[in-house]
Amino acid sequence: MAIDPYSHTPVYVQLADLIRARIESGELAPGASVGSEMALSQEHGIGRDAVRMAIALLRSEGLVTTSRPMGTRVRETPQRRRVEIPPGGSVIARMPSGRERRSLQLDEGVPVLEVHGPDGDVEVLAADEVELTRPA
Amino acid sequence: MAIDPYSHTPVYVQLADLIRARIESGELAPGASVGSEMALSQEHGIGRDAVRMAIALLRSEGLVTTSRPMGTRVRETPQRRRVEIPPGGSVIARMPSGRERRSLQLDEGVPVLEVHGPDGDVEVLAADEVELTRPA
DNA sequence: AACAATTTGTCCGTATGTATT
DNA sequence: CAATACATACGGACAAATTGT
Repeated sequence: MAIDPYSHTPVYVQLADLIRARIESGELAPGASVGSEMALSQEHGIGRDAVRMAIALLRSEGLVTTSRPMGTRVRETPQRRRVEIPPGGSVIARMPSGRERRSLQLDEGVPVLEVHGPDGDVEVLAADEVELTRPA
Repeated sequence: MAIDPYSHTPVYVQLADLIRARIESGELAPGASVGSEMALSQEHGIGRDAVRMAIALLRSEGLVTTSRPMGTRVRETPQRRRVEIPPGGSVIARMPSGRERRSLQLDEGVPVLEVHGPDGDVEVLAADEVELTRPA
């Protein structure tokens, strides 16, 4: 299970796949460190750039967060609370713009929900905190 | 309207903001090229790293896609079709895993919707193609 | 089919700043 | 205060992929 520099899939995608698998299997639990850039670079025999792009990719998927100087850790995802879609309303999911993300203080890789009420009112919610429901 | 290397906001964020504004204003229409890394680097007098980080950010927001050797272009977002949430069902929005993204042929920065029916059936949809609705 | 041009992917080196331990 | 590790930023260089000719 090593990284193949001759593969057609970019090295940074391979590394991201590798780490993602470790997270999804539970081998890397929430809060666990995925290792420093230097360590990952040396362990896998790849360059800094590739490591940074792999981590950026995982960040953009909301799987990890990185801080200084603790490095990159598996993100702890919040519990989802139930939100009922209003009758006659609609919802779209999308990525927040830069300004939105900063003003809502969202981690990278967290989509938002635009909840439209029947009267034209709009609410923007962090998508990873919400489970949309419709009663039977 | 130039990039200020002395600003507190990072150069790459400034460039991303700049390009994002051009996309949102329609100056850069879907399908249009945002320019090669080299070109952007020279035009704005910044390093290629900064350009790459800016573009990676926009990719993670689902605003652009990049390929070789065509460079980075404004993403064409599909029309949203209406999908009704089943009575007694629920929906969560999240980022797709790498495998999911590839199998669904999703661009970076596109969330998915997990639509759960009342009988435990699950459907995964590209979030940017869908508008969830609940009848009044 | 073969080739050239373009552009990103990836590597390396260096440097400074900043936040946390 | 020192050490650590990342964030940001610049530079150069070659490899690889895909387009178009």
